[in-house]
Amino acid sequence: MHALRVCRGVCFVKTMSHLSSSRPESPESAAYGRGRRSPQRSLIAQGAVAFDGAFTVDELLSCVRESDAKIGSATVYRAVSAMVGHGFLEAVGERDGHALYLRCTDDEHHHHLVCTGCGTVAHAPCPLDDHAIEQAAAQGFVVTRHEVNIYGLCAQCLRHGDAR
Amino acid sequence: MHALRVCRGVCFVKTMSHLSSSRPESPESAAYGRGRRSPQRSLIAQGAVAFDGAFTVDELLSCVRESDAKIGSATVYRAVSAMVGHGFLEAVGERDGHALYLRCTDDEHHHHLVCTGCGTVAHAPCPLDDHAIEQAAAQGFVVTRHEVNIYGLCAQCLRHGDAR
DNA sequence: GCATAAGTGAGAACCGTTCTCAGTTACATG
DNA sequence: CATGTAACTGAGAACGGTTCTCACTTATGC
Ligand SMILES: [Zn+2]
Ligand SMILES: [Zn+2]
Ligand SMILES: [Zn+2]
Ligand SMILES: [Zn+2]
Repeated sequence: MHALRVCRGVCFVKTMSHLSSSRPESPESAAYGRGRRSPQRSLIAQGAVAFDGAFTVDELLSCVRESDAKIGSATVYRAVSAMVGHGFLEAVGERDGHALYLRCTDDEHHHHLVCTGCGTVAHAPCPLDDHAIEQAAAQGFVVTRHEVNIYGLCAQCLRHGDAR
Repeated sequence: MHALRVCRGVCFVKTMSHLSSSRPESPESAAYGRGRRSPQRSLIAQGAVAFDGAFTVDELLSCVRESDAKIGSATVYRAVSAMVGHGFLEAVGERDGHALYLRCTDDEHHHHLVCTGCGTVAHAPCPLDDHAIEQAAAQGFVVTRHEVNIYGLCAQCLRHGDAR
């Protein structure tokens, strides 16, 4: 199980060298803002961008441990929290009790459709349009927060029958 | 804190007697289907309908313990799972790490806007219309599951400043 | 340099939820 | 009614993802 995800982890090394050779500037400033830079956080940020879809902290951890076997899980949890705080990562629901995160470079507000087979992600428009907000207001509510998590299977996982 | 929720718990006793006097038939058949009836599950089901909005397992537990002080938390967890399995209850997100449940008698598919101050609930239409499904299909996806949880503040909590 | 505050890693702690297990009980069946 | 059996209960242990603690290290500004 998790074959496809592990495969993406392996690709990570290739993606890393690709990044460091052709794009010397790391994504850390966007990831951590004015926070301090450490080798661990560099690896973690580069690992996050190497995933082309949603990932769990565990998956990111094993990904990063290919480069630094000694890195602690608490460090990854802290880095992920920091990156979510800086808007570099986004939480996109959970899978089997593990929170899912995602690097999405699209600035405008939208939601995500996550493939539960491989983590591939598609964009989905936000359902909370003016009409919905007005409808809530008509019932006396002010909307403060919303979660829209859609799960499905991508074309590839449908073909391979990796349904979960 | 939690004043309003505790208040709803106190009202539960009144609601219980009201139910048992004017409506002798309990909601158990809808709650547990063909499962066995026990005094504990009767209390739990009646407690669930006594809440007029979203509640956590903890809240339901203390509610039920007013009638049966010895009831175990595992019993309530099991009863809630059974009721969700029978469609009697619905999960509507979480608050502070506690899962929220809701008794909603409206049969057609929709979602809920939960007041984070007091648990009061408003209905919200499902955003996953034909267009959204088609849009997903155009990207090769088949949607299998979706969560739409909207949080806000009801008119009463807005007045009292119970924002969280 | 130096001070200081942030980051790290190991492991413990947390905490909502689930599991285990022995005892109890609802209920179908005859 | 008696009886068998499978569901239910309650206490407490276990689970597992995440957070915290603490001693240590290190990036960074002055
Ligand atoms: Zn897929
Ligand atoms: Zn939205
Ligand atoms: Zn309210
Ligand atoms: Zn829906």
